[in-house]
Amino acid sequence: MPQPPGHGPGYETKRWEIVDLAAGLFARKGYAATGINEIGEAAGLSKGALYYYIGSKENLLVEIQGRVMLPLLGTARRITALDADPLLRLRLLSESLLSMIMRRLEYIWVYEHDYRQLGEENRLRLKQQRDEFEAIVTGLLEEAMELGLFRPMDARLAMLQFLNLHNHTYQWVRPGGAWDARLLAREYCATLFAGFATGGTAGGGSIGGLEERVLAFLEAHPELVLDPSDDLSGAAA
Amino acid sequence: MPQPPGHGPGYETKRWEIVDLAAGLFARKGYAATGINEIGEAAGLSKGALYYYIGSKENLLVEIQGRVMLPLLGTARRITALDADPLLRLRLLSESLLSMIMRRLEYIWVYEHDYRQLGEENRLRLKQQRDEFEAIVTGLLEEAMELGLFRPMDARLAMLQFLNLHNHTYQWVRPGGAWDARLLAREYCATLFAGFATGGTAGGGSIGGLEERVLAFLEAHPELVLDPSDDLSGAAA
Amino acid sequence: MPQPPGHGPGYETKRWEIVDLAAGLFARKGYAATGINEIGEAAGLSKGALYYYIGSKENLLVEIQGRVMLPLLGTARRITALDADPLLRLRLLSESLLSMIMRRLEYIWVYEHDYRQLGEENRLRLKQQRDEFEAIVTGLLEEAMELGLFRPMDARLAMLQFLNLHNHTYQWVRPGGAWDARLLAREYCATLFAGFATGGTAGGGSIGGLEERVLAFLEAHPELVLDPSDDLSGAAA
Amino acid sequence: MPQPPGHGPGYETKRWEIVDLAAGLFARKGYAATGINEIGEAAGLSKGALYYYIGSKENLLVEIQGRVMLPLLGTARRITALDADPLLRLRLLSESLLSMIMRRLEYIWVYEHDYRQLGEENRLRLKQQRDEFEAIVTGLLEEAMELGLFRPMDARLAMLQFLNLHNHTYQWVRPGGAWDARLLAREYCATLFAGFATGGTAGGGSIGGLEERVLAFLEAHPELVLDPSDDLSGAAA
DNA sequence: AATGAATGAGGTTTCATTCAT
DNA sequence: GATGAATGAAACCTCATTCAT
Repeated sequence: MPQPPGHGPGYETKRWEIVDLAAGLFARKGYAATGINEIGEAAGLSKGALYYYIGSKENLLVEIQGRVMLPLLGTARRITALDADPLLRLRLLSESLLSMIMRRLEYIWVYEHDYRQLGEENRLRLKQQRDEFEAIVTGLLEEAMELGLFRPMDARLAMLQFLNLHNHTYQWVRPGGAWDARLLAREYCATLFAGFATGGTAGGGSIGGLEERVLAFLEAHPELVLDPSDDLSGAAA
Repeated sequence: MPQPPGHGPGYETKRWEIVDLAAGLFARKGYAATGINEIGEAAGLSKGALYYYIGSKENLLVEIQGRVMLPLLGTARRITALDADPLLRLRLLSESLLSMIMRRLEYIWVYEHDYRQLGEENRLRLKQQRDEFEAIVTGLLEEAMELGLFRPMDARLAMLQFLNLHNHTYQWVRPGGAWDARLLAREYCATLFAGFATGGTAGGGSIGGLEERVLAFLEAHPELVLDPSDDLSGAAA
Repeated sequence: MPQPPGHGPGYETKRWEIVDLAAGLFARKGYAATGINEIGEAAGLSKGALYYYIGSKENLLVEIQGRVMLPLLGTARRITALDADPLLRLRLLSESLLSMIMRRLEYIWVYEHDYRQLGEENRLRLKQQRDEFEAIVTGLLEEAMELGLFRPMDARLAMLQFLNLHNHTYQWVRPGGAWDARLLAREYCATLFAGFATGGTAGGGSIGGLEERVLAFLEAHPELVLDPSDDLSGAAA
Repeated sequence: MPQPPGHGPGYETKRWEIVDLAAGLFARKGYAATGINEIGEAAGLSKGALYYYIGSKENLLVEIQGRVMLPLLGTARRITALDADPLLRLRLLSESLLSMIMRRLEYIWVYEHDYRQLGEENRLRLKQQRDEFEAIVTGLLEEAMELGLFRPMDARLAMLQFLNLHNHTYQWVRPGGAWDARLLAREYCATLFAGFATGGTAGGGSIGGLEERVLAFLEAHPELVLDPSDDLSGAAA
């Protein structure tokens, strides 16, 4: 803990405000491109006073990451421990995650974007927490497979699909817009659960034979995907 | 009359190498956190010589963005113009996109991460190209709905799901690992196509009644998602 | 509530010293040829501390221009408003201008030499102030003509003669030398007032017929002024 | 001479063009603020080729100074040697000088502005030439005094008035405007010759008693010229 | 609890010049 | 005669951080 001992009563409040403010600035311009000066100006504090509260620039980043990761992990732990079927729990996790994304969008921007700017120690700790979160999701998906609610599949890949779908949302979502966390959770889970339940690659149904047609098509038109022998210089041409 | 001064034959080659190198550094550390010095050292060039090739740091960013966006857009245009059913074209687009992500992962990192560091003009141009790409995806999804291959749904939300699933992949994928672009495209499309074809929110099937149970559950355990009245200060407690 | 961050009491004093110092360096070497490093060394400040005071190099130039132009314009306004005949006011203006030149010679060097290095905005503002100064001089000269103290003449050309005579003085004057501002003002005004009162081009008196003789002479010896058809290459020969 | 031996026939021509071009650029932006790159671009030459012709940046400056000073001095020598009265010769010198200013305005800008950027050796040589020019003017003025055409006065101060009036003209004159060299020479000489002939400080005539009134006025209103005890900090107030 | 001042390293970019080809 | 490429120093400026008061 960087702060010296013996802070007054307003210390934590002010510190909180500054972190909040920094989250907004970091979200907009990126951590590395935001100066301590800007934060000080936004907070109406001289640099000396600012450092009294924050200790260092990286501390701000650490704090922001924590304010995303800790509640997220806490909720995930609580949800996974519920006595309910895995689909319900995944659906609750989905809403919880999207709710965090929409309610703390600026924190999420920083969390998703700038975690690589953390020092080694902090980065490792964050990584462990992320791993735990991923493990929780994976566990729920495996439960659903074991119950036959989902077809057998690579659980890790399923987890990554789940997280891709949710975690990229911050890039375009507008809190206060037409779509709230509940709606998005409903839609995402509808897609995923149906997708994970039926079909699959071998699948029949309406998309039967799709993969065979893809192969045939690509054999005829290899230029439709990037040529694997492309040395990248083709882009300029 | 002598030809006006310009650049020699090796210029573009060297320039290419430098951009490639910069993409790697930017991907690892972020654009703003990467210094011109590092690029120069990596390229074995003095700062002066480096600027002879790059003009400015932002030029590097622009070039990187272009080397992602332009081939991507070109392929998307060619695919959407194909005489094939929309599912096949979406599947081809998926593989093409994932192929780009895997083959130019460092470029993609920069493309996804640092587009906001572009100057206004360049950022606008890039935005238009991204919009066109999104419009192509949306169009294919709408075709599939009209043919009854997908249930009726918000096409824009469907497009965003499609792109979330694909575009977040760069965060964890390892080229040369067990999963190649084709496999991922197959899995992603399997999920999406099945999800978009059946069920949906109102849905029956195996997840019938899920939403009702969610509501009941959340009423009993409101702490399972972030409390909407949370002023964020709860996270620290 | 603490006062918002700002500058301490010694700030303006130090800033003043730095500007003064910069004026000396700019005067000696020219604005563009003087580096920020030199100023920092002269001031005994690191570059960071220097910028704490100056903001930018151009700010120094702006400040220097202002410290010449503003008092000059203020004095000119006060003088022109006096209830006294125009010759007296011109004579006062002359001494005031020369006094400024001699007492702030280094500022004047920069003012006369480097105003073109100002950014567009600052250059325009300065231009307006210079125009006002010129208008004041022109007005006084016109008053003198209307009173019959000066012969009728092009007032603008008279103003330019007045200013040529004064403003070029900085190039050779040595403060502390034999000539002070009062002496120079007396001499310049004696020359100008007598010159503007009598004679003129058509003139009789001692220089009667001079122009006719000039024409005759130049017809006989056209090489005495630069040949108008000279393509400049003759100088090298 | 910086150029290596054995140049082709076009060498001098091209060199001439480049110097001319550089004079234009230097005049507009100042010597120090103009880059070699700009000159190369303007000339359509690569930097290597440019250096083949110019040797160094300072060489350009030396050349420009020479193209002003040498013809000026040559003409002045020829004029002063004429068998004609000193007023006529001064009048011819005036027109010759103004003709140079108007016909080579860009050279004059550089000549007047940037002579201090010359290296020591070149600056000294130029100084000697300027001194000779001043001596010629001083000599003519002394002749006029001896003949009784001018009142007795400080010849050096008279010379400086003559040169102030002429040499500052480049700051505002527009070649091709309403005033040509002849007109300006006529006006300047009319002013100077009348001013130098009559009156003077002790003078009677129309401005009798002016200096006494000035002294009285300044005693009553000392703020009308810069306060000699002004420590410069008054300007900010 | 907070301030203004200072630091020193580093940021991106431009400079005049050289030289092998 | 002329080129493109390279250099290394220097340009102006901003950085995160510290500290006496």
